[in-house]
Order: sequence, then C-alpha cells, then structure tokens
Amino acid sequence: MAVTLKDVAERAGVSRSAVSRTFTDGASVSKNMRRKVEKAATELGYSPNALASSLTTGRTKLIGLVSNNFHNPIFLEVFDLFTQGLQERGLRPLLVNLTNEIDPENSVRMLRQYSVDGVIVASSTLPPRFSRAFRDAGVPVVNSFGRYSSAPGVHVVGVDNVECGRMAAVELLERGYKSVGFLGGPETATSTQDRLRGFGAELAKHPDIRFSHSFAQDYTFVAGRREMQRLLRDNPAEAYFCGDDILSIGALSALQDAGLKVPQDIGVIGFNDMEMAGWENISLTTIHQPIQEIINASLELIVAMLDEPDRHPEARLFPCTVVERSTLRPRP
Amino acid sequence: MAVTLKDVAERAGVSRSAVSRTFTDGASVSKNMRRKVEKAATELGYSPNALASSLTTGRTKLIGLVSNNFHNPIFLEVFDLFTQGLQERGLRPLLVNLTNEIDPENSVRMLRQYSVDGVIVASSTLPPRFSRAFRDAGVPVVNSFGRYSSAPGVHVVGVDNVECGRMAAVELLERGYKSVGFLGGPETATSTQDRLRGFGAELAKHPDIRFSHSFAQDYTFVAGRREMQRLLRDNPAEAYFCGDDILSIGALSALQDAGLKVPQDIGVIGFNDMEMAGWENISLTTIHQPIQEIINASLELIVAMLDEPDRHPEARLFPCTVVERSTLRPRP
DNA sequence: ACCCCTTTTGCATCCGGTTGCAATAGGGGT
DNA sequence: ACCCCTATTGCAACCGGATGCAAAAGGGGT
Repeated sequence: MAVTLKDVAERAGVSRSAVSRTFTDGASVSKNMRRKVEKAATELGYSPNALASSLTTGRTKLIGLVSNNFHNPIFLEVFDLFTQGLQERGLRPLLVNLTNEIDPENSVRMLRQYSVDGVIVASSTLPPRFSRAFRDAGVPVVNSFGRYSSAPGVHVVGVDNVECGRMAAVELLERGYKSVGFLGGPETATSTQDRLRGFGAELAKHPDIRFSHSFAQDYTFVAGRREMQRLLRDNPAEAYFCGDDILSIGALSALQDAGLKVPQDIGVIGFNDMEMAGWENISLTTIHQPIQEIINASLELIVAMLDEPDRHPEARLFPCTVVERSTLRPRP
Repeated sequence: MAVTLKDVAERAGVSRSAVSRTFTDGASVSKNMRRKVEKAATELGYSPNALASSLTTGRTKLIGLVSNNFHNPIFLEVFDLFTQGLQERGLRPLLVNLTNEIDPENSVRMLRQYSVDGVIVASSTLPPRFSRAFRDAGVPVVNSFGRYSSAPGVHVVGVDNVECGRMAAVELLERGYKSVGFLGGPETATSTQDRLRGFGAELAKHPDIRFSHSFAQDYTFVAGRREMQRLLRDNPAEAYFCGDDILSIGALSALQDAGLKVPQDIGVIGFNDMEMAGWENISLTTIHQPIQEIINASLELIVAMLDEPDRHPEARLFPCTVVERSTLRPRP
C-alpha cells in the first residue's frame, strides 16, 4: 500500500541507508546519489514516515495543544494562530479538549503515548496542576494565558492580570465614576482572582469610591447577562469592569433590556479585545490583550525547549492597553 | 528516560511478548501473567508507545481534522464537538489549518507522513478537490458541511443547501415580502451557490416577487455589514436571506446604523443558528443547521471506514428547521 | 601510476512494539 | 498415572527508518 524506503531503494538500485540519508538533512550524500534517489522517490510517490523515524530520532514534531476553552470565541483566534504558527515551524498540533476533565492523569498518559515533543496549555481557567503534571512527566510545557508567578514551575506566557485589574480601576476612576463593580468570571479561575486583586488594590487607595464585586458562573454571554440582571435588581454600581469581553457583552444585553443607556446610565469596560468587541453594534471599551505576541512568545519558548528541555522556567508578560470605544463615558 | 516494554518485561521476569499481549486486548494472556505484568508496569509507570505500535498494526488512531474556517465562531463549537467525539472513541485529532492553502498537496503529504487513519474535512468553503486529494491518497475521508451530490466521490455529511435556500424563500414569501434578496457568502463557496440555487428556484415560481442577489467577500461580520451598506444605497429589498448568521449579524449592524428598524423596515433571516443568534441583543430568526447530528454522523462514518476503507461513498443529509426569533415580521 | 586522505556507501543493529509459529504448561477424562 | 487437547508462553522476524562503523570510492598531489 504505502511506499516505503525499501521500495525506493530497490527501484534506485541503492541501499536503504542511502535513501534514508537523502531525506535527512545534514547527512552525507553525493550529488549523484541524491539525484538517483529523488528520481525513484518521485516516481513512486514516496514520502518518509514521520512516526517510524521518530522511533530512532526521539522526535515526533507533535505538539500537544491543550485547552478547555471551547466556548469563548477568542479561542478560535487562539487556535488559528497556534496552529498556523506550529505549521510554519514544521510542528503538528495534536489537539486535546479538556472540557470536563478534572484529573490531568488521562491527558498526560495520552500525550505520552503519542510521544509529543512538547505541550502548550492554552487556557486561563485550567488549574496549574495540569501544566505541572506535564512537566513532571518530562514533557516540555508552556502555559499560555496562565498565571504569572515570580518563581514559575513551568514557562508562563501571558499578561499581568493584577496590573490589568489596576489599569481598569484607574480608567474608571479617571472618568469620575463614584461607585464601581467587578463582574468576574468563575471565582476559581486564577485570571479572575488576579484581576480582582489588582482592581481592588487600586480602589483601596480611594476609600470614597464604593466598590463591590461578584462572579459569573463561567466565561459566557449567558452567565454575564444573568449576573448583570442580578446586580441591577439591587443598587447597581455606576460602572463595571467585566473579567472578559464575552461577559461584558452579556452584561450589555442585560442593560439594554433594562432600558439603561450605555455609557450614560452605566459604564462597562471589558477585557481581551476580542474581534466582536470592535463590531459596530457592540463597540465595547475594553483592555486589549496582545494575543498575537503571547502566542508568538509561547511558540518561541516551546521551540527553544525542544533543544534545551531543562531550560529554566520563566514568565513572559506582555503589557495590555485600553482600547476606547463607546461603553465608558468620556474623561471629564 | 521513557520506560519501555523491555523494562517491564525484565522487571516482571517474562518475555516482551507477554507484556505486549497484556496491553493489546483480545490477546491470549493468563490471569496470573496479567497480574505480574500489570504490577511491574504500574511500578515503572509504563504506558505503551502508540507510535511504535502503529508501525506493525498499521493504525495510529490519529485523525486529521482539516479546516479553513478559523473566523466563524460556529466552528469553535464544531471543533469542540469533534475533538470530544474523537476522544471518546479513542481517536486523536491532528489539527490542520488550511487558511491560505490553495493546493491540497502539502497537507496530503503531511497527513500521510503521520499516517493518519482518516481525515475529517470540516468546511463549507474548501473546494472539493481537497477531499478528493485525500481519498486519492488512500486515506478515508469524510467531508463535513460539504456539498451534497447524488454520486459523491467521498462521504459527505451536511445539509441539503438547495433545500435550505428553498426553505428560506418559502419563509419570506409566507410573510408577504414582495421583494427579497439573497446576501451570500463568497461566490466560490459551494454552500453559497446551492443556497442561492434553492432560493432562486422557489422564487422563480413567483414572478411577481422582485428578487436580487449579491455576495459578501467572506463569511465575516465585516463583509456582511459592508455588503448590506452597499445594498442600502440602492433600492434595497424588503427582506434578505443571508448565507450565514455571521453575515446576518453584520447586516443587522448596518441596518441599525442606517436607522432602520428590524423587522419593521427590513427583515433578515440567517443560516446556521449559531449560539450568538440566540443572544437576546441579536435574536436572529434563522435556519437551524443540526451541527450535533452532522458531527455525530461524520464520526460514525469515519469510524466505520476504519474497518471498511472501501465503503461506498454516501451522502448523509440532515433536515434544517426555521428558528423564529425577532428579525422577520410575523405571518399575516 | 601510486599513495594518502576525505567522502560516500553499505552493512548491521537498534528504536518500541506486534504477531505467526512452535514449544510448553495446564487441565480433564479414563 | 497416562493421554490428549487447549490455553499460554517465548522465540524470532518484522514494521519503516536512523546511524555508528568499516569498507569502498573518489580526488589531489607528486
């Protein structure tokens, strides 16, 4: 069925090693030999079996792309960029969907069975034990969109969520809001915890500002909408920092239904700057997370670890910026 | 580093075959032997190398998941369901991003190098030559969301887009619109062509109804919005059938900006019923495409082809239904 | 034409498992 | 205790390719 190295060798009248060598770069092959082999190979339509060669080289060029965020549209963009970036570097993404998985054990075993060269954990909600489990299994890991730590156990690439929370607070304060709220994602997500921490820390400097916080059940439109509806029933704040654009959009929908005008009656600032935030019918003021940079850095790190598996873990953080659109009132 | 079958065999004091057999089901192993081997295996933390075994079994349990739709949020759901479904069946998705790829050759070679057991082409815009190229390479293929054909060259699972176009036309006619338009996706997408064909065929029965059509550049919010803006400049129809929800949402945004009320001034019916269509701030009347069923059938087919590669290609089509929300005026 | 050194080539072995076949062990019946 | 049949086990070869090593080929200089 499939054409193998042996077939090509026979056809070209050379040894199997010779064929192998013409397809592994850096190997010693004469011009003449290469020509003969390539001729036979194209005639037969041969292409080497990456899995077989991985047996001896110890490299599969397979990278586990692990995530549990299959409901936030921003992750479609994340997958797009990751898969393209991996492909450009000659690597192949083996996608692992961790929705509903509590225990890392299964996925670790699975990825080890396929001898992936590395793992990219792309998630802001997956507990850190997942990344650590891969590392403990001896697989190079990068945790993208993960939690910053000054002594990270694994490579982390993302943003400083504490700083982003602070940034949101400053933005609201500068616009003169006297009562503000934090509408976070699931309380267990470290990203949410950090954003709240930064937000709260900044507000602690302004005791005159009323400050409250609450959490949506998950990072979805429905959860954001429901939480905002709940908030509206009981003395809502003048402006909210939502832990994610998708929550913001849900919240905006609740505000609209309640007949409230944004930004006149209530202000909203989101987080992520997903494509949808820029849609004219949404026009969400939000904090831009530099996804492209985060992904590039993640790819860079995982590639570096391929050659240097014991590289000391580092955290790479990128600055966020406020993107002003139409859901916050102007500065005075 | 990695613990191999040989290590386990030595530790358990048995032959390598014995170890191999305890890990391949259906093989002949005594209770006693199994116990010994499993003990040694857990002590060593052994798990078999799927790639090595694929060499002799000819099965990798790898399935190429090929797509070029990384901008339509509905595909996040598609990826979610596919990856979960594959995982449940013990298969692993190797994701291939075909954005910007014109020639199937590269991806065919790539997937052959990794000896995938099958390929799922999940796209409504990828030209059929991609699916055919995989088939010609001897790889089982299922084309999900592909074009229906009475004599399909490869397995196709999806909806009857012609019928859906007709359904949209009927829906608009029943609501008494006297002039209607089709706002399609890229003209080259077969799904768009078919929807237009069905839509036009139904309208041909009603020569009194004014009928026009045009195409957005791609299946995106921006393209839908831009096309609707263009249409509004020049005697627009009373209602539009958009070739995709994402186009509809773009179109709605253009209508809103133009100060037009939906459905009072202009009606819109979409296609897909993506999650967003149900959001309260959008509330799009649309044609529901049964994604879950399509994906289940695709998985069923690809699994069936694993055992029966030469299975005769078939087309499985699922019926669509109209989901009424708020963007079409009520029936008289 | 001869010698010596550098490239090229082929041989054989190995990567981690699977599997046909023959040898061995076990079990039941008499 | 002996015989026969079946369930287990181990041996050895193989899957498709990579690579260390030694043999063969080529090239340059005299």
